[in-house]
Amino acid sequence: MKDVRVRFAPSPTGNLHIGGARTALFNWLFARHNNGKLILRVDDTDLERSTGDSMKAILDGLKWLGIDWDEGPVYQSKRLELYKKYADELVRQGKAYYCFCTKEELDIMRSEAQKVGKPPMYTGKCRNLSPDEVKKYIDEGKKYVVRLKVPKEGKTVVHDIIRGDVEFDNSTFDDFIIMKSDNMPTYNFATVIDDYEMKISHIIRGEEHLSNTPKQILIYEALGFEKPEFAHVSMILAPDRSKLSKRHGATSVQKFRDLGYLPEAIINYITLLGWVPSDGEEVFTTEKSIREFTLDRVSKNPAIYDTKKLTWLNGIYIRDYNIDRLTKEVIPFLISKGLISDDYDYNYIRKIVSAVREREKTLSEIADAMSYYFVDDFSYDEKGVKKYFEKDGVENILREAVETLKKVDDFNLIETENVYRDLIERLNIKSGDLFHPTRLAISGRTFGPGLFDIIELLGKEKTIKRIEKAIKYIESIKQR
RNA sequence: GGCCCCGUGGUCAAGUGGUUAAGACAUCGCCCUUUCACGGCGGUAACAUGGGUUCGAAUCCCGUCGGGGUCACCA
Repeated sequence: MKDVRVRFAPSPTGNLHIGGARTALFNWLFARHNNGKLILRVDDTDLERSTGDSMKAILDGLKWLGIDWDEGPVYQSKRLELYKKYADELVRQGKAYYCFCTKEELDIMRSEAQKVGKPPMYTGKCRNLSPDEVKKYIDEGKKYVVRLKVPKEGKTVVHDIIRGDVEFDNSTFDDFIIMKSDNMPTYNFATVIDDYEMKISHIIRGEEHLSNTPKQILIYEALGFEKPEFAHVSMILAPDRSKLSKRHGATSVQKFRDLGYLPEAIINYITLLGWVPSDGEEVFTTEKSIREFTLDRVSKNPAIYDTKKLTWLNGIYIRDYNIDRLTKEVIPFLISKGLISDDYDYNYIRKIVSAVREREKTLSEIADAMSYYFVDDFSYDEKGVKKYFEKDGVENILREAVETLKKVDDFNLIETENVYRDLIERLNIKSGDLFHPTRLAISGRTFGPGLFDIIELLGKEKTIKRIEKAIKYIESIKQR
């Protein structure tokens, strides 16, 4: 294979959604697998909709995911002379022509075509304008676009690595525009010029471009350029099978980041949407996917993304993550939830993260699960109250517990558990009769880390205070 | 509507003419356990449909249906 050069070419008109991210990812995996290069190109020929903010969001998203590129970003808006040069050349060779039709005229043509039940195609009105007429119109200052002369007959076939050969009848295309009246190239034209100039070997992009591809091939042929390989990756659909959009909740990479997902988990998950390693293992590193990634293994079906599976994967990564890295990721969530301020005790937080992470699936959930370590004033879980606090004699058991704990000097996991076990034996009760109410008293919850982990983390003073507070609470509800 | 792509459980997805049609998530049950998770075990659940071809079809062909894309001076 010749030198592999692929590109990711977003148009900066929104944020990086998971479909775009996966396209970028597949390009990246393909480049890395083949020791090739990934070029980042910015398709910003739509002046109206392109924004710098969007560009920044996309770049940030890629970086955060760990998708790096070897060249670029190259901005199409800075290469306008190039497109003009090629367009002029096509006109000179008679393969393209100026069209002076206005938008209004075109609208009329379209609606008339539809009236008689024909596809709304350009009629080719300006295709055979004489040089004199062209000159006259230009001198009059008439605006014009450049259209490609599309052959009326024959077929154009797209050789697609994922889909095989796809044939299109040339008669279904009209003389489409390659240069707009504001001197900007259209997408199809600029794409071909740039992919050629940048020596792109494989064009890997979303399936929504498949119908564009024959048009681009027509341009390649008019220009006499050698064609690259094509691979159209199926789209990622929203849960209702429609195209991804804002109304579907979390669809952008940024949004998942804010929700507390880890980049590794997202990468793993979106890789899985259309590709699996040969051994079928679904949890894998990027090293492995780079090693094994080939386009012919990419699935043809569109995929509906499933947040539940992403969340499950995220949980796996959270459990595996280096504890310091995880702690650093959790801290911003703790701050934004108002649980800690800037002068936090890192080591203490790390211990708590370590204790709670086992049972949480997102960074945000970890932060929520840590709340009672920082807040004394929490309410008790309602069901827990019914089940444990309203039971006869709990307050007495807890009183005994307080007395026992007070005597512990070395207030650690092992010592506290020992005295608790002794107490259970002495009182002749079941361990649950003591453990459950204690947990509820000191955390407000019925679930969480091991009871003695919590006790040790909380420390003697807080543990005892909270149990005493719970005793008062129990007395108050029993009086009623 | 024309053209194009796609169609295996709720979701992702193995499968390339002969399989008891994998696996994962989700879901349900059981086990583990001081709780919740994790983990383990087990269950429910699929080849859109109708015709061919073939000894034999999820796999090949055609029609139908369904979903999606595209037909812009958007990309």
